Amino acid sequence: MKFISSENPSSSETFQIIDDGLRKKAMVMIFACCKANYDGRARSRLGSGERMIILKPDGAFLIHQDRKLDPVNWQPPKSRSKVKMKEGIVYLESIRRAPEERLEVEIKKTHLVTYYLPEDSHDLEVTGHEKDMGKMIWKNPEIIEKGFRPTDKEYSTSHGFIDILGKDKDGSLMILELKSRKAGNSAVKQLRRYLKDFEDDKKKVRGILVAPSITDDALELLEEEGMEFKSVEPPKELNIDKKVTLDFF
Amino acid sequence: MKFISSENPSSSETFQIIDDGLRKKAMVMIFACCKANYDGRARSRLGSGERMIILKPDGAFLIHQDRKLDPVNWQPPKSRSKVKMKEGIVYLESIRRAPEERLEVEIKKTHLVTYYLPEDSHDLEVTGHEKDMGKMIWKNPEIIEKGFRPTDKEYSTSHGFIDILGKDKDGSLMILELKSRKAGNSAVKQLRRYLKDFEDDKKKVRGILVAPSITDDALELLEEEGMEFKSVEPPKELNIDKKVTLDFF
DNA sequence: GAGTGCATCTCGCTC
DNA sequence: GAGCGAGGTGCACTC
Repeated sequence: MKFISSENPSSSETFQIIDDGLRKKAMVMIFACCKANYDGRARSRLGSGERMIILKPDGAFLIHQDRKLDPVNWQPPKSRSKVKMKEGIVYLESIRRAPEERLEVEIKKTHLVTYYLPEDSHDLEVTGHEKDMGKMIWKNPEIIEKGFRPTDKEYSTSHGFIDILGKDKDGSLMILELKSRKAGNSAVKQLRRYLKDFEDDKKKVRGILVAPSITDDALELLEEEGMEFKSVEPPKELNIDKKVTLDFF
Repeated sequence: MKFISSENPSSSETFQIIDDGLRKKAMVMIFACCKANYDGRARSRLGSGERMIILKPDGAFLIHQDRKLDPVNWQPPKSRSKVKMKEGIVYLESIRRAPEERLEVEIKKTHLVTYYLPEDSHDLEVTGHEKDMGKMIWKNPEIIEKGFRPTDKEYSTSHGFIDILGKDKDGSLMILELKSRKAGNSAVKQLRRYLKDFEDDKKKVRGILVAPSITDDALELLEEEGMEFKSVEPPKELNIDKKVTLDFF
């Protein structure tokens, strides 16, 4: 059987099904009225209310309210989930080591409890982040400007890693800072810090912020500092070949 | 009726229940074998597999695999969710404006579909952040050292906001940078930047990094630069009074 | 295991 | 609505 589910179960039924699900390393989902306490990196208290609780086979633990994208309380993968029953009340407990964190949930009333053994081998393929931009520019440097020749990726300086380092047609050093989304003041400051490491150079050093767009404030600051902005959209090509290959295996 | 649920529903049943749930602004949950495409700030493709899909009344949309804390695909609150049926296949679609983003899910087989109208008025109370530290230090400056007198919070400089500004017993200016968790190199550099804004001062200016702990690298850099580290745990006092007050209303 | 930096970050706050 | 910074950020990657 692929899954078990029970509507309006008693406490002991709730306990049984959750316990069973945890043992079988299933996805467990509970609609219930509950309270939650968390203590670890921070501390939190959540009063009574109806929520969705999810326990994943990898140890992840999520409590979702009816709003927001993020869970209201959670534990990361590799946490240890347990279900307990004390005096007729079901408790969930999740403990993490390093850092020591503890989440405890008191279930006051279960509306629906279910578990399910999913088969899911596919991972997500994404594109459109900074790394894709870097690869694209490395392969087609003229995207930045004619004559641009990149020389280094992830070039290490005392202020951090420069995304792409290279030279323009006149041989001037170019420092590229890439952002996959609208760049703000912080990106300009970051670029400015990299430039500091080269301010002793006799030759002109150009700082170029590469992003799909830039805030007005940031553009102003950038130009004040004599740096440049180049608008580049991050590439969004999903690797079809890889997909096909994966599908074959 | 508080909730509806159906095991191994047909396509049309699946459609009906989801449609009903969306109309009633319920929490909808589906265990199903599905594929997903996302296009917006980035682009992604997710091949077939069994997942948990959640649609919240505020427009949030989540697809959870059996691993990780984060959803594999999602849409934020205020997105518009729709369910469609084309040639016997159920599709979910979520569209967001500004930025334009679109998530489409093809449901190949539904194992369990359910919706539920939750009552949940309680918000989470958390403590242990930077802000709590700031308040604590403002009230008890001697936590930092005897004779410390804070003068400004969120003091604006050209490099950003200084968490706390004050003077020590000798009248020297003190710049405090707070971190609620282990401080790294970036925190030290941040503090160093603030100090730059005061380097013209005739009097000595002290930079103090306040955090529960600090990385070895960061401590070394900090001391090289003549700055100081003060170990302070963020306070974790939940406001009981507030809780009681809330419970009364 | 710790440290660093990106993210479809999300979320709350300020302007 | 845009911009900015914190977060129990998570997560992958490097060392």
